[in-house]
Amino acid sequence: MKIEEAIKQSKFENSYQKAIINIIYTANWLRDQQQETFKDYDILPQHYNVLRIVNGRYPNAISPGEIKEVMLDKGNDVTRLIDKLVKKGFVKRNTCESNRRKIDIIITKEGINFLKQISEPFKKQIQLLTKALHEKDAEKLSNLLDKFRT
Amino acid sequence: MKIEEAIKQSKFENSYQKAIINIIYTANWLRDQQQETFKDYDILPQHYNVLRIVNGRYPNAISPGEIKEVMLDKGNDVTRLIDKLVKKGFVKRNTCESNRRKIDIIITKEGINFLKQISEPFKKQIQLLTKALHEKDAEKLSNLLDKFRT
DNA sequence: TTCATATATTTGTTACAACAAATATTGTTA
DNA sequence: TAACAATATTTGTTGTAACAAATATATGAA
Repeated sequence: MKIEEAIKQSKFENSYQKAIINIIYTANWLRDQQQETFKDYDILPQHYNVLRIVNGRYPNAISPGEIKEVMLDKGNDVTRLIDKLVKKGFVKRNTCESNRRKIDIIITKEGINFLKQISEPFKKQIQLLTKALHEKDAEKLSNLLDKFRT
Repeated sequence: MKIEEAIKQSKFENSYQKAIINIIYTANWLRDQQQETFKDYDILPQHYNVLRIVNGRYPNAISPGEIKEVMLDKGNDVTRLIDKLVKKGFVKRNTCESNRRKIDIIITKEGINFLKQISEPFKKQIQLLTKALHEKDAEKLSNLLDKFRT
């Protein structure tokens, strides 16, 4: 559906404003879709994002500061996102020996298993996407977004 | 900056996953940029979005339900967004005569003036964009996002 | 050493988001 | 014309986001 239909606005000031609104709208649309999946598992997209980052380091540790650097959604609230993951037993928190200002976050076996479980629905979502969009178009989309953020 | 650099992840499973992550990342990036502007005015992007929708109806009224339909971020919390706009004197709330389940929301003169003030910084942001992206690319970006959401 | 400064994370507070349930009005139909 | 369902908005609750301030550690200079 064209963005004009989606938000029932037939005209935009210019193509740039239209693109801005379209990006915001599409990201919200994506989030709403993904939230359907996440709510079954009692976590939010941000928790999933953090868990994947921590998993990417396995079997090594990563600190909250490093996590923050590569997060999709830069927030200064990594602490409480990790709180929840600790509570659910998906990661462990240890003070880092070499630099005690840092904290070592390591994924647990439960966390790894959980990631395997939850990644299935996402693969299905991507399979749906392949029907709507050619791979080249997906590449082009990424390139335009990269340009956009300059 | 390429998304690979931005989140320090050199490989993605496929172009689709990369595009998904890029959309989310770009929308967050946009929000962070805009929040700079909004915080000076003590409102959030959602409030601005609602105010613009109400303004689009001026001098007629619009109901919360109609606002919700065309919002960029579908939330069922239009009530409290309007609460804030009422508190700031930007809109008025009256019960609709023809259907008393509905509520008439109308923008005030203060609201119209406020919109004029706040729209300046956004125009500047768009001017920056015109340097990074040709108008045709902006169009193409919108088209790909439209396709993406199917 | 001691002090100031920078770094890394946590904590406190306030406002907002998400979800469910409640309230009020209107339309329908037996 | 009750009774029931549908519609439109509000309210309550819980968790999270955003911002500022606090805590703790490390680093470098006098």
